[in-house]
Amino acid sequence: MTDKATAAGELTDIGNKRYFGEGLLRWYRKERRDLPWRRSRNPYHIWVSEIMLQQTRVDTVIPYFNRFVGRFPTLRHLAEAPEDDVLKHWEGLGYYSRARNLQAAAREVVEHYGGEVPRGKAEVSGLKGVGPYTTGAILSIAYDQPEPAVDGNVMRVLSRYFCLEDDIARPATRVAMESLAQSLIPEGQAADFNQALMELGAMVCTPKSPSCPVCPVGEHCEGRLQGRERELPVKTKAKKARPVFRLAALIEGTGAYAGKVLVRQRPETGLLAQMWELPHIEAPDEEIWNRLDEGAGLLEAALAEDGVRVKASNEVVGEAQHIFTHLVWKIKVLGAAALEERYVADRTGYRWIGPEEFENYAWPNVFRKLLTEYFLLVRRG
DNA sequence: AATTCGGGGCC
DNA sequence: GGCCCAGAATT
Repeated sequence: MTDKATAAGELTDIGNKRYFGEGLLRWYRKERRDLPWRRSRNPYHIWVSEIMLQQTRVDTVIPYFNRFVGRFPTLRHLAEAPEDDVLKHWEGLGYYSRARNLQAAAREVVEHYGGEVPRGKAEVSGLKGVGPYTTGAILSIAYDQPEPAVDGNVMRVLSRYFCLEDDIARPATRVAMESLAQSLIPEGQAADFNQALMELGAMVCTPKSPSCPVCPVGEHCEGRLQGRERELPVKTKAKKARPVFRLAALIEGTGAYAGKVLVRQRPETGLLAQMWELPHIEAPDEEIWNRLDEGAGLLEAALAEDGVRVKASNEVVGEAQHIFTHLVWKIKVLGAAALEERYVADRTGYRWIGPEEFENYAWPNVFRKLLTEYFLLVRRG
């Protein structure tokens, strides 16, 4: 190995590769965390865990995983469950298309593979929500096939160990890393090796301050030897989230609907797909968002388009902010009254709900918070 | 190759 | 505030 950074595709140092795999495996077998999805080789459990773990930390996933496999113990249970039930078990976990795709894929497996997670690479990678990483993870962890499973942890570890300066934000880099990672898998030990690589990234070779002194492969880590572990991996920065200004309506029921609020379900696809929310609009810009009389008028007009006739006030009864990866919702909630209360779910996706129905629906955090506050307030009078 | 998809934990 | 996380789908 030269003292120059190497490109991921050009590594031929076989001796160093063997040292890496064996050292890592020894360490992993001693230090591996006891995680719920590591207690069996149930391919369905492995699969569910891998979907949940996409862009999501282990500590966050654990309670969701336990609840999910408790409620949907087998792939068939998941396939046959109501979609809203699946989404409810995903509430708060984020990236909700994962839940939708997971169930769709479970149904595919029942339909085409007799209810058993297939063993073929083409079959697995063809399932909805299963990309290159998850394909490798399922095949290696559940079936011990020598497929790479390259995630953010793995790219960080390999970038440092081999001192690679490839930008890990580029798809081409991931492809190169997959070849490298596959060449590192010790014969017959794909399951443990792939998990070891990720475990090292999560526990030792962490993003900010890696624990090189206790690293099982630190002696031959090129990045560390060159004192460059903190500069690696190279990654182009993400763009900043753009603000979006929104006006929501808190429409309180009266008479037979007293104590209830009018809510609606979001579309099947896209942002927060199929989740429930307060009816709201995007303000044309920040100025209009601040002019509440004008905002109330726009809100009324938009709801009227859905056949929902309300009178919106210019009184802000709640305010919230919701941060996504690529945008920030700034929400003002205006008080509103229904002019006609016979809105039904079947026709427009709108529905009156009270505190007793609240928990039967799946909410994005921001609306869960707003509605919880409201129902508490009402209960106190 | 870029953008769209959540939410939380850490600095 | 920014950064990262056991990424995938869409354009």
